[in-house]
Amino acid sequence: MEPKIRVLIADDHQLVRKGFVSILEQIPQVEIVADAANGREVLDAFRRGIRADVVMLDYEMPIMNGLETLEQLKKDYFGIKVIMLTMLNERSIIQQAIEKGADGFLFKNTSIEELSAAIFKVHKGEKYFAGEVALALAKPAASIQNQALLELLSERELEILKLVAQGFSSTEIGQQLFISPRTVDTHRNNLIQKLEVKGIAGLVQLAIKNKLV
Amino acid sequence: MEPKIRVLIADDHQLVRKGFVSILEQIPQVEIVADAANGREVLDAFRRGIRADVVMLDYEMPIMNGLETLEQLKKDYFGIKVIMLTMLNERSIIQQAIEKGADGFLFKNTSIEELSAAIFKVHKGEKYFAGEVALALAKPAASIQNQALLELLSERELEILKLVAQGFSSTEIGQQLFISPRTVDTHRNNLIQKLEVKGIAGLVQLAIKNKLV
DNA sequence: GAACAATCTAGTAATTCTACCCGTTTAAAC
DNA sequence: GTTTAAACGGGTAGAATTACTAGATTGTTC
Repeated sequence: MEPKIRVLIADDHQLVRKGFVSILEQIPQVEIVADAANGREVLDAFRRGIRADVVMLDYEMPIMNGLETLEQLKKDYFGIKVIMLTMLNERSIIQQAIEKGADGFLFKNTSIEELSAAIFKVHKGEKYFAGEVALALAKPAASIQNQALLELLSERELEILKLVAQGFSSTEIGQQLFISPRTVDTHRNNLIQKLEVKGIAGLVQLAIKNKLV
Repeated sequence: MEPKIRVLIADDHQLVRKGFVSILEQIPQVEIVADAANGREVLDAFRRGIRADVVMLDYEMPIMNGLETLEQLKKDYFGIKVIMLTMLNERSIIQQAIEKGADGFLFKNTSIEELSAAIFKVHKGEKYFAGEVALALAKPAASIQNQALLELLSERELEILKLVAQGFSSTEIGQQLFISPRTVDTHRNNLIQKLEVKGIAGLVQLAIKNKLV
C-alpha cells in the first residue's frame, strides 16, 4: 500500500480551517499531519519535526502571511510542495505566489474534486492552478483603445510618438526623419493635445500601455 | 442515460489529429462528431449542420488559424465551448485566446486524464487551463528588478520618480512636496543618472515597467 | 478648379528641463 | 572623533520643451 500524502493546512479562520480538514479527511489517500493559524505556527511545527509533503497556505494570515511562509518553506525544506489558498482573485497576489515557487493555487470556494486533484498533481511534482487563475492573469492586458489610437493619429504622428516614447529628443528625431526639430515639436505638441495627456511623460505612458514600444 | 458530449477536433497534422481522436474514443461519455485540418473546415462542418458541444482547436493551422476560428465560432454559435491546443507555451498566444473567450487551454503533450477533465469541466460551463498556462502568464512580469530598484533609490527619489511618471513638471512637484523646483530637478537628474536612462521618457518607461504607476 | 479640411512643415518666445556646480545634514566606517 | 558616503536641498547656464502662429502640400467634395 502506498504511503499516504501528508498534508498540513494553514488558515487563520478556524471555521475555514476545520472545513478544509473535514474535506481532506474524506480523501483516503491523504493524511492530515497538522493545522496552523498562521505562518509562524507552520514553521514552528516543522521545527518540532513534523513533516508534510504538501502544505496548503492561506494568503491572508496575521503574524506571518502565506507569501512569506511559502518563501521560507521553499528555502528550508527541499522538495516540499505548497498550494496557496485565497479568497481574492487579484493578479498581483497570484503573480507573486507563482514567482516565489508556489506549486498550486486554489480559491476557497473550491470543490473536493478540485482539492484532491490539486493535491495529487502537486504531490507528483506537477503544477495545479484553478482555471480562474489564468483568467485573472490574462485580464489586465486592457489597452484595447489601440485601434482607436491608430485611427486618430496620422502616420507621421504615430512615427513620432514611437520615437518620443523611446526617449529621443526633438533634435534627435529631427535628424532621423530629416525634418526640423521644430516640426518634431509641433507634431509632439499635436499629439499631446489630441491624446489629452500631460507632456512627454503622458505620451510615453500611453505609448507603453498601447504597446507601441 | 445522459447524452454524450459532442466533440469536434481540428488540427492540421493528421497524426496529431488521429492521436487525439483515438484518445477521445476511450472516453465513453464523449462522441466525436467530426475532425478538421483547419479553421475553414470547422466552419464548413458547422454550416453543413454538424453540431458540437466542445470544439478543440489547434492554434497553428493553415488557411484559418485557431484564433480566428475561435472568434468566429463564439460569434455565430451561442453557448459553444472551445478548448485551444498548442505546442508553444507563449504568453501572447494564451492571452489572446483567453481574451477571445477560449474556455480551456491545453498543450499537445496532455494526458487522457487531463483531456477528459478539461472536456467535462468546459462542458459544464467552467474553465480549464493547464497548469503551465498560469506559469507562462506569470512569467513575463519581468520587472523583478523592482526589488533592486527600491534598494538603489532613496525614499525621496522614489517619490519623485512616481510623480514624474505621472506627468507632473518640476514646478508642480515642488509645490506638492514643498521644496524648490530646482531640488526636484536635482532629484530627477540623479534618477536619470542612477537608472541610466534617457530623460523623462526613460524614467516614465522604467516606472511603468516596474509598476510604480 | 475652387473650397475645404487634414496633414506636414517651420519659426518665435516663454517656459521647462538637463548638466553642471556647491553646502548641509545624517549615518555608517574607520 | 574624524573620515566617508549618501541623501537632501538649492543655484546657474545652456539645451530642450511647450505654446503660439502660419505657410506649403495633399486629397476630397461640389
